[in-house]
Amino acid sequence: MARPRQFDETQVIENLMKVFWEKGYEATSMQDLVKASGLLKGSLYGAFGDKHALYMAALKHYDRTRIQAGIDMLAGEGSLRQKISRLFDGVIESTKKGIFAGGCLLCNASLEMAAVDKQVKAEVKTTIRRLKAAIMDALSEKIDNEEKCASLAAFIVSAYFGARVLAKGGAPAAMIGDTRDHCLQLLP
Amino acid sequence: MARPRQFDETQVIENLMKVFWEKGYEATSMQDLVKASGLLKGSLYGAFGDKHALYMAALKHYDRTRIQAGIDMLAGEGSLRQKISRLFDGVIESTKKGIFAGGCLLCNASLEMAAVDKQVKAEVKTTIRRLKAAIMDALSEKIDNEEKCASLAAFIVSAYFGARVLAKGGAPAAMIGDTRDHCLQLLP
DNA sequence: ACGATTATTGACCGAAAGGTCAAGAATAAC
DNA sequence: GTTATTCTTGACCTTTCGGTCAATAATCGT
Repeated sequence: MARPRQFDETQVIENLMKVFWEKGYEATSMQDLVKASGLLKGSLYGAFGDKHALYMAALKHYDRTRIQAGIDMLAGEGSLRQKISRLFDGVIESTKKGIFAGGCLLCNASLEMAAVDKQVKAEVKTTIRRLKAAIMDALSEKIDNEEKCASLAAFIVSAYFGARVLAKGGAPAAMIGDTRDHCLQLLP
Repeated sequence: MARPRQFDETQVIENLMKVFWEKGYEATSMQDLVKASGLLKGSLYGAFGDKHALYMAALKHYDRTRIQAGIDMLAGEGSLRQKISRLFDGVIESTKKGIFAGGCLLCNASLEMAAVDKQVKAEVKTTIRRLKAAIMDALSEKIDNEEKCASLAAFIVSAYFGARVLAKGGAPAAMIGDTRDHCLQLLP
């Protein structure tokens, strides 16, 4: 064929994603992405496309890694309460560390981009659906009625996203703990 | 003294706010603000300061108007359930209209700016506190224990913010209805 | 009416934005 | 080794960004 890529695509996307995650789409410049990737502009464009395409790739990578990790956790070991609790404990921990300021890329994308960008909106929608479905699966262990599963799962996603907003807004960790505890109250 | 302003400051801020509300901070250009205000750049800078100062003014205006309207509603007529329900119904309606795509400026600011901008973070924090306090007041009608009031209010704020994220992410209105219904379940 | 003060105006600025491209470098197939 | 193909490189492009400023206009106190 021809000259092969001199970089690991997945690793580059991982690095790019972190920039978008921390700064958002608009606040991220191509310079930031060049720096984070270690590549030059031409290579980035050649390999992935323009800034928007990079963002979409980052969103998809987030789904495949971070969201998937949550889904795996929900399908893994532990009681239902433990699983839901872990969801929120992750938020609390991330605020206490205070180092990485990204929050949740899915929430960020939803608020910054979904309303004005159909592609982002579609991606966000499917990821939310995936997350909700995973919560439903976990709930179905204790709830027979499928409708009840669905509505409770919707509620938990909502409370979880709200916790991410609160966390980034500087609310005290106790507020997120309160949110978690009231969610747990609604579990069977 | 000297030449008076030829515009209504409050009206101008209201118009500026709507732009930030819909597009976010970074995606809004000074040109957008010039157009929305009807003023010229020099006048904007002279009257309010730079772009960041305009954003802060917009956030404060949002607090004084939209958030205050919510607080007034919570302190007004109706049962506790009705009040909390109205909070979410507002979100559902705004998604159904589908015209104004701003969502909630407070949430937007929290996710886009609070993590990287101390002034925004401080403003967001106090507004969240105000909203939470108003919910606590409404709850205190039915709950004696102050701690329980506080933690339940924190939870409701969280679920409410989550609903705003879902709404902007294109989730079906039913998911927000589900969120509301489960919140109401936790009311005494 | 006049001066002091402030508001408005629009041209202007350097920097940075996103994006392109021609030339050179590296590889696989033959 | 040659060639066809692809990747890399960095200079370069236009446009737009946030912001400034000197000149002009309008008002108030006296």
